[in-house]
Amino acid sequence: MVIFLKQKKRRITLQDVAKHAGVSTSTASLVIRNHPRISDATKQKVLNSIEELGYVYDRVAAKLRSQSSKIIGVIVTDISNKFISEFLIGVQQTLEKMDYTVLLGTTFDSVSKQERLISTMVEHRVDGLIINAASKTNKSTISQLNHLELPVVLANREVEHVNCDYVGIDYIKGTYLAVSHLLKKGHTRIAFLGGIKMSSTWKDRMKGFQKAHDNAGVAVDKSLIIDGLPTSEGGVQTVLEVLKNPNPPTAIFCFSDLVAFGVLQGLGMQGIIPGQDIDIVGFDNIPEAEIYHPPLTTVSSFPRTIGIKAATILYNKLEQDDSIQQRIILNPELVIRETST
Amino acid sequence: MVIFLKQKKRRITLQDVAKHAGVSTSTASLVIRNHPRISDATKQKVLNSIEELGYVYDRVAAKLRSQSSKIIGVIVTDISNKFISEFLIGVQQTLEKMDYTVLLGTTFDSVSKQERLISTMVEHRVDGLIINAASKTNKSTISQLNHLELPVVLANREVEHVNCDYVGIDYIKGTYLAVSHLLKKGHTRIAFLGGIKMSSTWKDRMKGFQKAHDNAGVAVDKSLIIDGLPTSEGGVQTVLEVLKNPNPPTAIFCFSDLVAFGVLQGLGMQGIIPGQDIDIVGFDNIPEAEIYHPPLTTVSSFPRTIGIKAATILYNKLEQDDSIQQRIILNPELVIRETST
DNA sequence: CTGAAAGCGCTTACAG
DNA sequence: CTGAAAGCGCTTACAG
Repeated sequence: MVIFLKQKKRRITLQDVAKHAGVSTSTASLVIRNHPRISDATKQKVLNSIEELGYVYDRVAAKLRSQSSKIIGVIVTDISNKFISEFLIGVQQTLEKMDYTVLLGTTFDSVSKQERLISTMVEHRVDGLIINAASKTNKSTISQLNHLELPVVLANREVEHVNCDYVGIDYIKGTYLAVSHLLKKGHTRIAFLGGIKMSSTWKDRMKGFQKAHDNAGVAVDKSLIIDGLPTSEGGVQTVLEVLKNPNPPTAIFCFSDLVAFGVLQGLGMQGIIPGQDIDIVGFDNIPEAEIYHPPLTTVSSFPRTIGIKAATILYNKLEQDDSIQQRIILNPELVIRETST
Repeated sequence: MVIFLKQKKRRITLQDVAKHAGVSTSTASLVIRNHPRISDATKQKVLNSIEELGYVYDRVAAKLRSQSSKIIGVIVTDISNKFISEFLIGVQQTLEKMDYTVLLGTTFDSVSKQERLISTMVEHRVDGLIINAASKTNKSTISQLNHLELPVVLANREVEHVNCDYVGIDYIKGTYLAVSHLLKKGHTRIAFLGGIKMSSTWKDRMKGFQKAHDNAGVAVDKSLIIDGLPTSEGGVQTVLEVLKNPNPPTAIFCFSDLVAFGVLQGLGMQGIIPGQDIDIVGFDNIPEAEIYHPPLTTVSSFPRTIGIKAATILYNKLEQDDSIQQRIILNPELVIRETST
C-alpha cells in the first residue's frame, strides 16, 4: 500500500510536466515562455500536460535563475491622496500590460520609511523602481540605487542634484497660469497657502507665483505665504492664520485641491463666500474639484498620464536598454470654475 | 593586469560574507535571520563583513528554498475610491510591521482581470491573499485558492456560498440606521440610488432598506430604487432618472458617499436644495463628506479598521496556524450632518 | 555553537 | 528542433 496520508503534497514541477509530455525540461520551459522555436505539435503536448497535472508556473525559481523578477517596486507618499491614486492607476495599467506586477510601498512622506521600503524592495529583487519621493529625500538615496544599477524613475517630485529619469508636470508654469489669472482679475493681494517648503513641488510653485507677480508688476507680500500640510487640514489651518492678517488677501492660490477644500471650509466657518468675497484657485483638478460646491477653479495636472509615462520610461529602460536619460514635463492647463469667475 | 573592464559585477553572496568573516555559510545565514543560537561575537563578525562587502540579502533565493515569500497579494476593485485607499492603508501598515510587503492588483470590478491577477500572484508565490472581490466574483475563484491551500481573507464584499475568512461592516445595520433616521423625520418616499444589484454590498443594503421600512410600517416603492455605477457619475445619472418619477422621493439613501456627491450635483443642476427641499444620506463617511458643502449625513464604515483586521487575520493564519475561520463584522455608525437635519 | 552538502524549480548555454 | 547538466543564492537537516 502506498502511503499518501499526511504526506505533504509535492509541488508539480516543470520536470513532471516534461516527463508527462515525453519531452525534455528545456523544451517544456521554452513552451511556457512561448518561444517561437518550438513546433506546434510539441507545444500542444506540453500544454495538455500542464492542464492535466494542474501545473503552476513558479516565478520565484524563474527569477532566481534568470535574474529578472517581473516585479516593479512603486513607492508613493500617500495612496489616499487622489492625485497619487490616479497616478498609481496609470502606472499599474501600463505595467500590467507588459506582464509586470507592482510591489507597493507607502511612505507617508517619511524619509526613514522610504529608506526601509527601498531596501526591502531591492532584497525582493525588483526589476526597477518608480518613486514618488518623500519631500525631504536625500540625494544619496537615489545615487545608491544608481550604484546598484537598478533602473529608477522619479515621478511628481524631483530630487535635487540627482542623476535620474523624471516625469512630472511643469509646476512653475501651472502656478504661473493660475496666479496670472487672479492678477488679471485685478487682485494684488494673493495668498499662497499649504504645501511643504522643503519640497521641489512647493519651490516650483513659488517660482511660478513670483514670476506671475513680476510679470504683472505686482509685489509679493511674504506675509501672505504660509506653508503647511498638503491636506485639507493644512488648508483650514493656513487660511485661518492668513485671515488674521491686518491686511488680508483678496484671492488665494492653494498648493493643491485638497488644500483648497480645507481653505473653502475655513472660509465657510468665517462666513466668507468664495467666488464672491474672495477668489480661490486650487491645483491638480482631482475629480472632486468639479463636483464640489462651489466648483473649484484649478490647474489640471494629469496624474494618470504621469503614471503611464513613468511606467513606459521604466519599461523601455528594462526591455530596450534605452539608457538615454529622460525628463518629461507635462503641460498643465487652467480650468476656470465658480470659485474665481 | 587583472581585467575588470566590462566584466559584469558578480553579486556578493552569503558565501562571500561567510568566507570574509571566517565562518560557515549556515552560520552567516542564521545571523542574517537573527537566530538566537549565535554568539554575539560571531554575529558581530558577520555583520561587519556584510557592511564591508555591501552585501544585499536575496529574498528570491531565500523564498525558493524556504517556500515563504514574505509577500502578500492584495487585490482591490479601485484604488482611486477613497474607501478602498483607506482600506489599503490599513492593510499595508499592518503587514509592514510584520515584515510583509504588498503586491498590489486592481481589477476595476472586472472578473476576468481578477482571475488573471490572482494567477499571477500565485505564480509569484505570495504567502497569502487579501481580496476585495469584484461584484460578480464566481465562488470557484475562491475555492480554487482554498484548493491550493493558500490563505485568503475576503474584505468589504462577501462572496456567496464560499468557505473563507471575511472582514467587513454590517451593511444591513448601517442602511437600517440611515433609512430609519429618514423615516423618523417623517419621510415616506425614500429613494435608494446607485450600486450594482449583483454585489453582496448592494443586496445587504437592500435588506436594511426593507427592514427599516417594515419596522416603520411604510411600504417600499420599487420605482424609487435605481441601481447604477458606485461612482459620482452613477449618482448624477440615477438622481436625474428618479426625479422624472411622477411622484418623486422626498429623501434619498445613496449607496455610497461618492454616489451621494453625484446626487448632490444632479440636484444642484435642477435647482433643488439638499437638506431643505430633500434629505440626503450617504454611506462610508469618507473625509470629503465632512468638508463637502453642504456637509453630508452618512454612515461611518471604518475602512482603515477593516484593512487592519483583514491583515491581522491573515497574519495569524500564516504565522500561528490559526485555522479557525473568522467572520468579523464591524458596527457602523450614523453621522448626521446638514443634508438631513 | 558550527560545517559540509543537498536541494528549492527554474533557465541557460552547449552539444547534438 | 531537442536533451543532459550546471547553476542562480539561499536554507535546511544532519553530523559533529
